[in-house]
Amino acid sequence: MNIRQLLDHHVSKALIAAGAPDKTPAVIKQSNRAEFGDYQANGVMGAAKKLKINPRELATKVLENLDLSDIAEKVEIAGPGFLNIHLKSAWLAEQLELALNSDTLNISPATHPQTVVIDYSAPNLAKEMHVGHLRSTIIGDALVRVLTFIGHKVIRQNHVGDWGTQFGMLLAHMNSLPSSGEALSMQLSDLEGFYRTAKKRFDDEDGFAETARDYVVKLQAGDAECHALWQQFIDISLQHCEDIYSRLNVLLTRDDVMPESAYNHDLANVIKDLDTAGLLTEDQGAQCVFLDEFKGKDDKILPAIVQKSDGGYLYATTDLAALRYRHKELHANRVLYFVDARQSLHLNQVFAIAKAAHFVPQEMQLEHMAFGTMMGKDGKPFKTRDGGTVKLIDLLKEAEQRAFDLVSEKNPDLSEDERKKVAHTVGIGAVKYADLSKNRSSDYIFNWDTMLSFEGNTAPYLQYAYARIQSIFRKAGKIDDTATLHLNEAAEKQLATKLLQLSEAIELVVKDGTPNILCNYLFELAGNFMSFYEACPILKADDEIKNSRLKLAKLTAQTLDTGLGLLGIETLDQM
RNA sequence: GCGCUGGUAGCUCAGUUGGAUAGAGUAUCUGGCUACGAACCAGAGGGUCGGGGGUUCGAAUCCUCCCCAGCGCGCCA
Repeated sequence: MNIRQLLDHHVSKALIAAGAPDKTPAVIKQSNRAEFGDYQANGVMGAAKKLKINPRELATKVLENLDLSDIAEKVEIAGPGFLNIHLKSAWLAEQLELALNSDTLNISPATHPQTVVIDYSAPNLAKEMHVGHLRSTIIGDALVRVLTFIGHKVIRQNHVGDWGTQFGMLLAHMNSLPSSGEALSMQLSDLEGFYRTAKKRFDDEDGFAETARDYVVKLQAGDAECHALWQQFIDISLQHCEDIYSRLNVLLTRDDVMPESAYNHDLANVIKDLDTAGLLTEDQGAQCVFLDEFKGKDDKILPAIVQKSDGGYLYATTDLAALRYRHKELHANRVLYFVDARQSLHLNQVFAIAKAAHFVPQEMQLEHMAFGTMMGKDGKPFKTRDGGTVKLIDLLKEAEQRAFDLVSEKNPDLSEDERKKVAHTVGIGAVKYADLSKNRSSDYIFNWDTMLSFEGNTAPYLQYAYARIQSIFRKAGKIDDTATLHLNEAAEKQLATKLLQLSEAIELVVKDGTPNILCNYLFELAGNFMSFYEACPILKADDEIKNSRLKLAKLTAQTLDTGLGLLGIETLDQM
């Protein structure tokens, strides 16, 4: 059940019955002030303008054709032609009962289930994951959960970077070390340091660069020994990623890994097929695709290079092969790319080429869910003091440590094991929420303290609301599920209405790939609960009211747990 | 030069096909724990929505010009 959609349906029908043309939008919104009701319909004014009639007269006609008597206690015309809809408490209570008795909180599944491929995380295996990988990993994972929840078939794709010239350097360094097996594994436990050392040798050491290039050639030629070395490196590096995913409570596993190298065999075909489609142009020795839509104002067309003059392929080629695979093998209707905004031109070129070459059908939805670059406090691209990046693992450890210190202070009675568990859940939740709650497609500023804050609009605030409810239940004993819901107090009605709006938040997240909408919803829900908690005593109320309020609390807990779950954030009974 | 993204309170950010008095968090100030958990609640102050012009009953939102910032624009990914 989705209140906005329900009202939209009724008001649209009434608009048409009142003389508005077909498909006139009702423009239903949640009212931002209590005096304007719970919802408002703003479509009358737009329709009146088109019909060139007085909006208030049209509003009157719409009201004559609008029967919301089951849902609303009153519908008023206000201002230049707003329709203010005040929902009926009894109807809200009925809907709450339906949600309480449903495994999915009575949220309607998608009317047209799709197969959706989600391309996210995609670290470069040559190095360790750093804080810049957080957005793609966390936001992509939230979309996986939300789309799955409403009934889409979701296929995760971790397009990791496991190929390219830098691996020659790493393998050359790796093979020159005396150790192997477990000892080597130890060396690679600091992948970042390993990379830096190899890079330094590549830059400084005589002959090393040549050795590195030899390794690239051998690797690409399929040399068995070299391939085994490479495989060993990749396995260790992937294990690093999996440790992070597990700690972050991210769904990605090794089964979701579809590395760049998996498309190697198809790259020559991509070029051949582009040629057959008549899209290939040789320019300065390189194979390019020129599409009119990527023309600058000076009429110079921007090329997309798909094969270098030396015959080598580029990431555009790989992305085209991947896109074709996602259509032919995975049968995707929609593909979401959670990728840095800097790759916007590149991805749009790839999408356009794939469609022009008929690698994928025209109606396939290809969407770049872009996000900005991480900046330091000075507004410049983020770097540590020594010019490196902050390792993701270090951020997570710091988050858990700070959470541990806090829980030890707030709740010293918990055992150390319990405090560690709480610290993990709260610390990771805070980090994830800090990133999920921002919609910015622009750059964002990395800040330890805001990232690790436990107050205000943060995951711990939501987890705290949940833990408070669990505490009430521990004291309340058994709940009478047959009790009637009463929504007498303003705080009760406000909480009730908010509880029924999760579906509207999900609707927007699914459409735009913006989990911050869900964060915002959950923050408002928790806030409404906190106000209700202060204004309406639960355990001290008379039985009838007590049971009613316990049911409200129960549904709040379920909604918080479900909503946070969709963000990949866990709840706790105590914290 | 061209293009993409952004500019909203001291700071970090919301703002749903244009709607009513632009909202949160944080910081500052005031009040609230012998209380169902104070990681909280109630309240106060804080705004030329980068600037000009335009479209209309109505613009942070749409159009246009300008300023500022980040990024991208042929053989890295």
